Amino acid sequence: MPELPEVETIRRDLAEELSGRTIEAVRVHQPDIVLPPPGPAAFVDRVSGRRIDSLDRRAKYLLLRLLGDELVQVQLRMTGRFALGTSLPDPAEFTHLAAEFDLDDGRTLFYDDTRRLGGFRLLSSADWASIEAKLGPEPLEEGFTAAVLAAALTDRHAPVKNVLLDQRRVAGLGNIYAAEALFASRLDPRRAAGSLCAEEVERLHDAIRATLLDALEHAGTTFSDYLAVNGRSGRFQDRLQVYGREGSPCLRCGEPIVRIVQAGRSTCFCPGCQH
DNA sequence: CTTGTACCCTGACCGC
DNA sequence: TGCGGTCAGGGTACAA
Repeated sequence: MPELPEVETIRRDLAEELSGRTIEAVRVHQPDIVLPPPGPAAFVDRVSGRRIDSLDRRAKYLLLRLLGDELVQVQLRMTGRFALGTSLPDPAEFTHLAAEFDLDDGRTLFYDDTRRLGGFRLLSSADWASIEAKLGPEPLEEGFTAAVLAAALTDRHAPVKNVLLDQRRVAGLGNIYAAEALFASRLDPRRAAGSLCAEEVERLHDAIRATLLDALEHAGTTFSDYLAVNGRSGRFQDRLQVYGREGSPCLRCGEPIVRIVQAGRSTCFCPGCQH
């Protein structure tokens, strides 16, 4: 379940190792993880021999920028994982190998994806620009002010939790950190997004940033599937305040945490102190 | 335009 | 011990 902190952790793990390296060969074992266009065979053909200029992240996408006007967009979705080395470091953790990228330093970048919901896409800069333009602001960048968040929420009748998950409104939040940020700001996830007053938006803004920064410092959350590069676990799961705590007492007021379903996703919150 | 729902996929888990 | 049903959720497609 990689969200912004998990994808950013992976980007940091890989950036120094991959920048400047040439991809000498590509093997795709699970064709459905390559999203067309161009299709798996053409993907292999067009990525082989290319040099990686740099690694970026936008929302939950990892971007391998290639020399020449193209990039590989990676979506990990639920179970995508990377390993880097001359062989798989922990074969027990990589039992659904989906693709391999041989590098010019003798190492291979392994991609494993149990459920194959994730995948790769080769995009031109122009195609990426049109996708990128539809994404909301990056919550950890300077430009993400309380006013920017207010603009994303205003006039929305949908529950604030749903709006936080909408990547067109705010980029990078997923189910775990949306729930955590709402708990930290003491806001009921069922509230209509547009009903938040300025002070509440400010609280939510501060909570989103603080939660994501804290998670990033702890290399993300390993709840069930996520692992950073080479099987490294995150440590933020020990710091979760509400996510996955249904029935347990609220760490702030002692009321039992409840779980509801919003937009087909579970939301954990405390009815005692989130209003 | 907004909002809600189904779907993709596998493995873990639960009740019987 | 096995077996069917449910759930996990990111992103997208599509319907209302």
